[in-house]
Amino acid sequence: MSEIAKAYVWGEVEQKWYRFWMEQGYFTPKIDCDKEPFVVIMPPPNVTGELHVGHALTTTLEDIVIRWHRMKGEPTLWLPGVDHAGIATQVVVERELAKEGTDRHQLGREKFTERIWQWVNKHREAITYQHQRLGASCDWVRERFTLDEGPSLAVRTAFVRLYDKGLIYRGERINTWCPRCQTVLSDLEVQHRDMTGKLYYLRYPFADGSGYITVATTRPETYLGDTAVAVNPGDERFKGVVGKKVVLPVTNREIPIIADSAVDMTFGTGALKITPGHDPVDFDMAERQGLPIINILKPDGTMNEQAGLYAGLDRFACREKVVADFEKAGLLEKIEPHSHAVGHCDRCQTMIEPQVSRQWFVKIAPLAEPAIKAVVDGRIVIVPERFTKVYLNWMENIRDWCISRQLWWGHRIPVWYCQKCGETIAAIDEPKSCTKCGSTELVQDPDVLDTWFSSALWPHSTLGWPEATEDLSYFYPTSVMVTGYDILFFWVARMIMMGLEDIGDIPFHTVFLNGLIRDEKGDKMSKVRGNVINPNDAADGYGTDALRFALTTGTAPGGDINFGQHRLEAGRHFANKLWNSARFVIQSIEAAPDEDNAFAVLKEVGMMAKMTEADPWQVLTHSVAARSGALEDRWILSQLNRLVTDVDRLMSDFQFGEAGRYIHDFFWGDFCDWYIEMAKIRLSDSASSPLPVLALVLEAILRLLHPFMPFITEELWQNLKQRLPEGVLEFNSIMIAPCPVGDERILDTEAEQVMDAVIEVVRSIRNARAEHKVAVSKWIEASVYADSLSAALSSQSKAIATLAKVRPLNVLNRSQRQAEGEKALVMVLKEAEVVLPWVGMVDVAAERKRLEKEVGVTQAEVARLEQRLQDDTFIARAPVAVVEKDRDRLQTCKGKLARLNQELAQLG
RNA sequence: GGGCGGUUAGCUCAGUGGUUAGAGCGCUGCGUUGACAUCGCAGAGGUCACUGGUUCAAGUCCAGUACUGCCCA
Repeated sequence: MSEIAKAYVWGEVEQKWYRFWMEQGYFTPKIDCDKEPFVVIMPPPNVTGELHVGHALTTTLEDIVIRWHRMKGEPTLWLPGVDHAGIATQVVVERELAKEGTDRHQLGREKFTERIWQWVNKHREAITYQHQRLGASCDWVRERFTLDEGPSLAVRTAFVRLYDKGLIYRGERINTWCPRCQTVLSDLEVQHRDMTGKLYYLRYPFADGSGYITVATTRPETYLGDTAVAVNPGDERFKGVVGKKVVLPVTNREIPIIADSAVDMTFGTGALKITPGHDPVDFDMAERQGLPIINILKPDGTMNEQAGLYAGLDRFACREKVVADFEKAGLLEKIEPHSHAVGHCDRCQTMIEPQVSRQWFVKIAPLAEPAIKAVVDGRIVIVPERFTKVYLNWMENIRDWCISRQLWWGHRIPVWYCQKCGETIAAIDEPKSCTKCGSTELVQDPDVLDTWFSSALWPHSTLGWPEATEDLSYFYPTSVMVTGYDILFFWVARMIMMGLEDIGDIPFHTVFLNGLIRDEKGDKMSKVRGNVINPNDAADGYGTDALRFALTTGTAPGGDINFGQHRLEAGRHFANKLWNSARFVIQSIEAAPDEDNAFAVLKEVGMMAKMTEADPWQVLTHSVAARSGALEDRWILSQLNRLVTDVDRLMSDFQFGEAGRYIHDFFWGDFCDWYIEMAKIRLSDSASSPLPVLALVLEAILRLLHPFMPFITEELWQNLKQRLPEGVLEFNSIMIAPCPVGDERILDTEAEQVMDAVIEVVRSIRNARAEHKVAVSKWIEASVYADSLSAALSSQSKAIATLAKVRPLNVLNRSQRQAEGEKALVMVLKEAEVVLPWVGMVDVAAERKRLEKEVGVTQAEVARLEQRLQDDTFIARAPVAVVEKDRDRLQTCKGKLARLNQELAQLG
């Protein structure tokens, strides 16, 4: 057997085990109709580029929940996939083309699409590699791409079904238009940013030459599309002008002044220019008032022929020109600074343009209703709970969903128009002839669907819908959807709606939302800021397990995480600590002779575990208790039992951050700092070997930690397994070993109490040594006096002596205490007094001060407890256990106080 | 304007109504004899934003205030 390296080197280890797991087929579930499966569908990352650290977080959380359930013996499916990401991918490839001095129009639709496929194939590979590096235990056999035949069929089927039900319609509406992407966007794809702009006050002359009316606008160039000026009917200032006409300068078009109660009298002058073609509020008003609509823009954001003299100008250049012309004509009253929210394209950050066009929409209210109900009645649970309100708030105010996009990359809308009779035909498969007139002159709608339309079907389309597949019937509804809260509306809400619509059942039982990854200062990560962390680099520099640990441990569900070097370092340190503790255990096993009693114990435990299908450490717990084993054995097994119970509860509640922290604290604080240190004493002296406990507690820790840190735990577990007698660890891999289960009945509170006292004694001595600058190498004399615990403490004198570096050490009953010379340092603890006879070193005044301070603290404590315990309502209403606890504490404190006073008196 | 959060150690954050509120990092002192200096031991550091309420008991529940972040319009 090979030597264990002195420090954890992750590179090879990670590759080796991932390959092993793949070869063994552990990622692919076995369908077992007697068992309830556990299913997670991966949110498909965009093919636009590499995974960022936010993906790494979601992936890690999914892998944690998946590995945990797999270890619980459930048929576990994690289905991976990738999203074609219509607009985002098109933008990225267009940027590439721009660098080459060309664009998609020069290339043509077919060549451009080919070009995107090249990009896709390259990046899918990179994304798969990244997932594998992260340790993702997903079922690659079932991997899906949104443009695959299956999901594409699902898209066409869903579309046609909605169309046939009248839930998809085509309509002329005002939408948000991105002049750079040259497509319409949905409301969700528009980012509103507060900007400081200007408010221009423009004078529109009356047609009858009797003066002018002043309107205020942030967008003067849109006056070219004005079809009215509106005032509030209750506005006294404009009583006489309603019904008059104004003449628009330059174009000389006449438009009416109308009254509409929607006009906000406090904005600007109270008179509003109405541009129905380029403003949603104005559009609504135009519909009410029957005003004409004028479109003044071309798709690329330049002015069209409606702009007359300004035609061909870019919209921003046009604005300057218009303002200059108004000024020249004496029609510009003033300009004020003005702050307002301006919409930008989510993908390319270009300022969007509200514009009227004919698009496809989903009539959403009928779909939203059951989706609201599913969450309200608890069939779907959102974690953390606070997002439930966010979801409902959005769903209850939902607006129709614009699903057509003027892009070349995506699912083509399955609609054909008859060139002869004008019939519109929605069909899953391309129709050969018009269903109405029989003509073969059919032309497919050139547009594609919003990417989120296909994403909305993802939980069922990946499982085979619309076919009635075995996967669909077994794995749907899925268990948990893990994703970032930033796509709650974009994706989660729509999946719920479409799942219910297509399947008639919810897509998942739980939505587990995670937060955003920020940099160490709490700023959003972005390429522009240059503060992004690439998961590959993090895995290279710190190891995947360290990265996963850093991303998940000590974080709260749904909370943003400030992430960076420091967290990664902490993760690496933890991995290394784990490595070295295991190294110690393994070296200890190797150093033991084969005929060692420890091996006999382990063999027996292995056999018992197999017979009873119990965890080895639990079998050991019973046998240690039966043999009234060493204090630290009983203690660590009892603590482990607590840990296992806590971790199970926390994991069930999706509190992975807390669960990780609990394991961390137990491992580092209890196991390494105390158990291993005490075990070392027994290793050198072989009366009763700590090896079985050492090995099996470590083994349990590894299994608890496996969902968080899959690679290092597998490596160490396999190393441990090899060195234990055959049959103790039965499984071929930690990832298919069962996860530990706790049993409250086997807690050992007595061992915990004694061990607490041992720790307190050791700490008090170490503290005194450090305070008084006693060299670490120097042995000092000490006496410990206790009452009920004196026998138990006495049995631990070797441990106390070693850990506190005291010699000789006397552990005696309090009754045996004799008045020593006044030159002793006395520490009064919960259950014991520790006496350090330091002749000539004790500063009596300082000691007095120290003891008095402690008397003060203890007195306050006693007073508080007494007051509480004299309160009848407390006694009556608090749980019995709490009252009991406080009574015990009062007893302890009173005893301690008495002993403190006694010591103080003795000090003279 | 509407909604949802946050305010806890120097920094970044955990914290399940019930002892004296924790971690990581940072800081101070000491320490390399065989698991680990990617470490160990010891220590300093807190009015849990503020005000009021509910409760036997509040960092934790409720209301208001201040500051702050995000989402929607």
